[in-house]
Amino acid sequence: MNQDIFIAAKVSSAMEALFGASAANLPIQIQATRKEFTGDVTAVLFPVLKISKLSPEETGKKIGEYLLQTTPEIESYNVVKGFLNIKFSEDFWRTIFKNICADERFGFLPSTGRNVMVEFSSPNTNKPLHLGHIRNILLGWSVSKLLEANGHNVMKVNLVNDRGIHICKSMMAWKREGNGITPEMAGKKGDHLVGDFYVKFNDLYTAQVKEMIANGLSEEEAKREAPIMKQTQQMLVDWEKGDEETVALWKKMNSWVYDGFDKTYETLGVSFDRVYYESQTYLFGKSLVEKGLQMGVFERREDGSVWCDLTGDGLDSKLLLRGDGTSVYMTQDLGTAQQRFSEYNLDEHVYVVGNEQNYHFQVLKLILKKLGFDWADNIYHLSYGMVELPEGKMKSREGTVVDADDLLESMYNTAKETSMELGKIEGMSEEEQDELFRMISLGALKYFIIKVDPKKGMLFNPKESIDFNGNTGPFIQYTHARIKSILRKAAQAGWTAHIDDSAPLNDREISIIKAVNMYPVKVAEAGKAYSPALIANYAYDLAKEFNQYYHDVTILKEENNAVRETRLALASMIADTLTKAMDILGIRLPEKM
RNA sequence: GGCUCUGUAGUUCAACGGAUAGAAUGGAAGUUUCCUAAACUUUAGAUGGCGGUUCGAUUCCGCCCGGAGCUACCA
Repeated sequence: MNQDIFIAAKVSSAMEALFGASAANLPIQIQATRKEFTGDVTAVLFPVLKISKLSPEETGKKIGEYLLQTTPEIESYNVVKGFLNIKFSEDFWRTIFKNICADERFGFLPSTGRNVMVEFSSPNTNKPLHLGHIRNILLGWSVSKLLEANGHNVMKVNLVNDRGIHICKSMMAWKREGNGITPEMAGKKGDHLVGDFYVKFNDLYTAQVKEMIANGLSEEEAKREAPIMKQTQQMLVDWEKGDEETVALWKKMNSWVYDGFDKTYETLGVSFDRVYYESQTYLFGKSLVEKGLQMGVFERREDGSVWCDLTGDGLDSKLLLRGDGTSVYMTQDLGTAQQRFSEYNLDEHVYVVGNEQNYHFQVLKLILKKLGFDWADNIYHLSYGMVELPEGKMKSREGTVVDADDLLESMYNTAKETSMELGKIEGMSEEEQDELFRMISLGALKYFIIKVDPKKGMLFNPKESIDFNGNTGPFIQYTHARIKSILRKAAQAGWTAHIDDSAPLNDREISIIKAVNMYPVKVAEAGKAYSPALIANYAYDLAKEFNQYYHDVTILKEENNAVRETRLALASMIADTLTKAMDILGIRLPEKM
């Protein structure tokens, strides 16, 4: 039983009994009581003054008195300004405490039966992943976990952009300058090798353009007519025709990239239920163009191109089929959406894509609606802000990107150095140490990224390495490790975690029970907002609360058996809740650190 | 120009329209005979500007100022 919901119902019936209000739609507002006042929950009285027709003080007193008389769980109340603060009895909290500990599935909401697909990562195959991709991947993963905790059936998918001019550029450069080199020969991850050739292509191209300009062409002409660009465009045409040699090279270089991506995904601890490839879906949606034309929502122009007029919706016209009959990205996305909704009987489809594509998704939904697909309303674009460096946006071409693998490695090294400095690894085997460094470095990175509201842009300063102290992942991991340490020692002494009715609960303990009891509400809230950041902030607050408690009281040295075992139960409950919350963020918590 | 997002301590982040705007970090000062000091305690420090709606606005609305992105027969 959640305290807010409980008291909302009580206040509601008090309103009914005292003021003859009808129970439905009463404007009852409940919030946690602020620390500086006495009480557990607070009813905001302003909204109900119209019904009570009394002053805030009078209204509060009447409701408070009524509740005190009729609700045994309530111990006292006070009214400050327009706020009715209510304090529950110790027994009320003890019962909640017991219920939480007895509930294995605490924090997992009941199944909704809804099928939700979450698409994230969706990389191009011409270069390695960078920090921007990491934000996408971590968000996608944690939102998936969050939606699962909200009771949905979640399917995680990745749509790999494996075809197009970008990969042809890498292929062209490799053909010209690669001398048959492979990732094994180069001793580097395949995605990095392919990325090197993408950069190489740009060097070659730029040099050609420069030369042509020197020979008297305009910049525009030079860019268009550069031989290497022409050859690369021809390569794409060859690929589409299925030219054997081109396809073989394409397959080879893509497979290198996939090997590289897989390693990064594995390090990050993410996986997908299904991977789609654009080479297999890029022709989707053409049939929808026919449908749109028949319905009269699309129009064919003289040159044969097909458009959807969105000017009536405040947007421009959108091209769906080129004059030569080939389709564009939007066409494919329309087809893919339709295909997925029908194949998996989806109730919802979440796309984790950067906010630079807000317009695209606006158009996508609009066109689907025009085509008569009501499920278009069940598409949710989880639009997140860009990761910026102090100098501004990351740009692959200018080399101002923070490479994902480099970052993970440097985080690992920092975790290692810090752990050794603090003397935390005594008695640990090599494997245990490696496991711990991975856990901590990933915990720091993931928390750093996920704690920020997804829709906001965020700043990453490579010069100031990601913190391990304060409001960080390792802080929460450390809190967990401390609790586990206590529990281990208790177990050695033969003590169990057990809530004893004779053990009094102090304010801090009640405050912790209160916080833990809010966890399911937070999960629901965060799910509704598609915001794992809310879970991150919650977990931090809870960990902080425990650290303060830990500082104030002793657990193992407590002589009263009932009190000690109750405190052990409290600590254990916090560890469990932190574990669940951090699992949503994809962060694992160590037993020791 | 149009559309979307955004502006909070020196810095990085919080705050269903609610009480005296919270943390962290950095600055200053402390805590270890005691369950892990990656912790804890004290301290100074912020809502870009002007209006509006409201009992109450960081939050909603309008205008101004400042950022970011989109507005391709690219993906």
